[in-house]
Amino acid sequence: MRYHKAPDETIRRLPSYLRGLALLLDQGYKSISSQGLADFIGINPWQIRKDFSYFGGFGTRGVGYDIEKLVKQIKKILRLDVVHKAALVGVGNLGLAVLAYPGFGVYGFEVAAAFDVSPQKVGRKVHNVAIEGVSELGTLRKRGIDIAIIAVPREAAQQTVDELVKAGVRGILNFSPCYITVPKKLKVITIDIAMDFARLPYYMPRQAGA
Amino acid sequence: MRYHKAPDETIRRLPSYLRGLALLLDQGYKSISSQGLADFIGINPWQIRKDFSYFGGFGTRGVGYDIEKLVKQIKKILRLDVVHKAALVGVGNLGLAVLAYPGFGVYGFEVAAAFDVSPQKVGRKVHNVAIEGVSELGTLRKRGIDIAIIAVPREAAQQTVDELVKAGVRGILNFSPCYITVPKKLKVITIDIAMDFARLPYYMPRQAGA
DNA sequence: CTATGTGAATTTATTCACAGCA
DNA sequence: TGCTGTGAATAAATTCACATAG
Repeated sequence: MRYHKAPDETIRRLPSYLRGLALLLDQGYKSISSQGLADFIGINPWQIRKDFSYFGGFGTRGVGYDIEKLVKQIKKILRLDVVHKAALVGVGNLGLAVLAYPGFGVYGFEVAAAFDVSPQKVGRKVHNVAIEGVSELGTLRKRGIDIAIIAVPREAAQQTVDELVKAGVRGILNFSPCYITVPKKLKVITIDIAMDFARLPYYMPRQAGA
Repeated sequence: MRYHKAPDETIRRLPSYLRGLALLLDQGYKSISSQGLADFIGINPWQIRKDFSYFGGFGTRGVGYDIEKLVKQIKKILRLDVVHKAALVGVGNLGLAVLAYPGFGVYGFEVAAAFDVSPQKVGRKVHNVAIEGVSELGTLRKRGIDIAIIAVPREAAQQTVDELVKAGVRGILNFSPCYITVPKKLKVITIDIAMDFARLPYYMPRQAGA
């Protein structure tokens, strides 16, 4: 089911709830109020309650939310209740950072394959993942990999995407700083770290603090 | 001046216009219509015109926009018309990727310093930047560095931020997957790559494409 | 008595439709 | 005639206030 009523902004916030709840669990909390979670992740409590209400509400009035149960519900909404296998394409500096990134586990992702064009890299093993040549991309479908992470130079991005589409991938996380075109029934999320950086000065105060 | 009327969403889009315009310049274009730019970056033309209108409008009716002039105007709005020096804290995998990232130049950023706690790393030079010990963070103010990029483990994030605040930094790009607290007059933008990843499955279609 | 869940009110952002200028 | 710039209309998201359940 695809909870059509929920605003995109709500969907955007759900992963941050998940992250906060995982941290709270680590700290030994079993349950939390919307106020407590709000303080913890820097947001308002009514926003949290409203977000949950789009899916029917997950809490107990007068008490709060059972964290473990809440995590399970949010994961189900985001379809993170099953492990998703992802392939990394492009094992440069950014690709290496992706392979080393410890934060994917919380969301049920597993980077199960890595690809690169460079013959020097192919065959090597990085963070327990063997690097394959891009000619092997066609094997993704039968390996059950339906998500790709693109960390190739901008010039190669669109071509890489085209090959991934042919390989049956349904979702792409694009780190290349460019707009790419895909068939309508495929979701692409582009992250350009420089672009977030670029709006920082606008919001910075004029004079230094303390 | 701080164009108070412009929506935050407009500010969020300006860097992507900048990116697209830089690419168009590379391709030899001198001017562009809102329709042309819209097609190029995957957005609607009226959104672009509306965004520019908050600042008075930058084009010529019946003709379009002079790209070079437009770039200059947007950079001024975002305060990217001066070079900003940034310091990287944490030279792990992600930090290395930041140092190697070629995309900052477009926006007028220069990663002018790098810091790490590891004695093995201090003293080495990576991508023309010498790695210093975190005890040197106090020198940032007099070196004219007012932006910091944090790529340290989550546990160290808040403490790092506190030191950066003392060092006079006014803006922080935080790659650590956690919420951090800062004095109100300091801007923090947090990027958690796993969080963007986490909403991908929600938007993915059920069956594989072609 | 506490903290959730939710309609209603408000604010914010997008889309439209066309007036205005080259 | 062509494309920008913008008020007005629509849509979306946030905030509020309180009824409701435990």
